[in-house]
Amino acid sequence: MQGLLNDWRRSNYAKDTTPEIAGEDVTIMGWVHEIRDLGGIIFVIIRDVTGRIQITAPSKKVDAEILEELRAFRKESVVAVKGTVQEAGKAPNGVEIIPKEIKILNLSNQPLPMDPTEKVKAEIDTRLDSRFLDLRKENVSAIFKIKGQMFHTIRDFFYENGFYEINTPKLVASATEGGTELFPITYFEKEAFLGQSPQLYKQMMMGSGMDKVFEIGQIFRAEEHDTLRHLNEAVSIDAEASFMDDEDMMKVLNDMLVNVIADINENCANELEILGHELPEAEGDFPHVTYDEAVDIINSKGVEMDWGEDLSRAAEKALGDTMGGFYFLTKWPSAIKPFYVMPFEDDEKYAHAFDLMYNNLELSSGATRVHQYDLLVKQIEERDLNPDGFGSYLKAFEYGMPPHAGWGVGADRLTMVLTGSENIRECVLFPRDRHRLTP
RNA sequence: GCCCUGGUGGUGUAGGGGCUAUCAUGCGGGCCUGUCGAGCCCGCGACUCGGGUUCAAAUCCCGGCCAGGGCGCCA
Repeated sequence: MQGLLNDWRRSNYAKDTTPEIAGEDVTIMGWVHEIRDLGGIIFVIIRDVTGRIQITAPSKKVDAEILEELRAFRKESVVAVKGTVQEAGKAPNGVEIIPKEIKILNLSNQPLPMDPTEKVKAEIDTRLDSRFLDLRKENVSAIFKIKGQMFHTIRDFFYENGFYEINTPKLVASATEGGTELFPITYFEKEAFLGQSPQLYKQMMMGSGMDKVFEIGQIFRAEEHDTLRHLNEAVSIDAEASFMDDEDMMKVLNDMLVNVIADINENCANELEILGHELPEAEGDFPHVTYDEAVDIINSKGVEMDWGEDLSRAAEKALGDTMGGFYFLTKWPSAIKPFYVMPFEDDEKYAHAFDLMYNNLELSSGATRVHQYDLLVKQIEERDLNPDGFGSYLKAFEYGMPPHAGWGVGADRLTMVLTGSENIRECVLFPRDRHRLTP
């Protein structure tokens, strides 16, 4: 059978094959990026996860059999090459490999559905249809290497600060929370829905005594939105902590993002360079602006907005132009916030709620939560929801629920900021939007 | 869901009632010993779908589907 590894194993990645090891024999494995057959000499560029390396086969130095095998290569096939490293000033990273033995591990079909070398650009729709090929481009995989570092730092940060990682159900019974549309599914003989948020579950966890929890997981929203910053399946980074309020949790979020920015600068310099992206400044405390101040700013920019309204797209842009960078938008009107958000004690038309913005993009929403059963029921009723639909949630508030606060961050939107992407689809491997359900 | 724009080889495009439908890249074949956007020669490959107008539709009209941009929706 062709294409098996047998006793072949990769000895070096492309980036580890440097002039310092000239003279050594190595085994390279990867994809055929380019083939340049000049007749008497053949150049093949092999690409792996770390970069590219050149195979050089001069007809005077290598067997005719090797030349034949190289000519059988097709672009994007998976191959393994054993050969000797040779210093070569003219080659891509200062070295080339003179091949001694070759294996084709899997031949690629032709023509390719898109061009991974990007000589001819492809549209995002074409790219997503062949996402595995698209990801072979270093400026695409760089986004996901940065996103991975982001999750790594966030997990480290939570663990170091005493948060327990939890998993809550994504199959839920209730469609009574109001707000966003849910995806209905069939759950045996019952109707069920895909979870829009872990909100109610992480609050119930506050009644468990575990104090501080976080979850990184998928959320589903059945809205027919069609924008560069909405998807129907997204990843949410959710945190909830007992004996803390909105101010405390803004501090947690602020510190977390400072860590994320620092770690990506430190560990993803190469990816940032590939993307030509500079991370935003993030040190110390982000500015805070109240909702009342924001309304004034927005109106002063000539964008009409009444007190009590949510921000329109134009309002977000006007505010983003003035504020710039990361900033917290605080002290929202209670009426446009969900039932579980704590009103101010002295003026209940305001809520202990905040959004974290980056320019005109909303990254996070958070709040001090209502922990008193009676107030919670009252707020549910005020929003024309039925408390009966919240039975198992409300039960947790009857037997010792501590004061608590929390937030949720859109992980894919945060990735847009960290990678300089204009389209959220760029930041999700296999995005789910209004029209796309495959791959 | 609304508004605007568009849909032409595998990919990215030009054209815009009648000529063999343009170009690049790609793919196949040939030449070529230092390529690195290799070069040169030959060849292959396309008008989103349905209906209408017309002697004639890729082109004009209507509708569907899909895409791009903007907005709305998004506790």
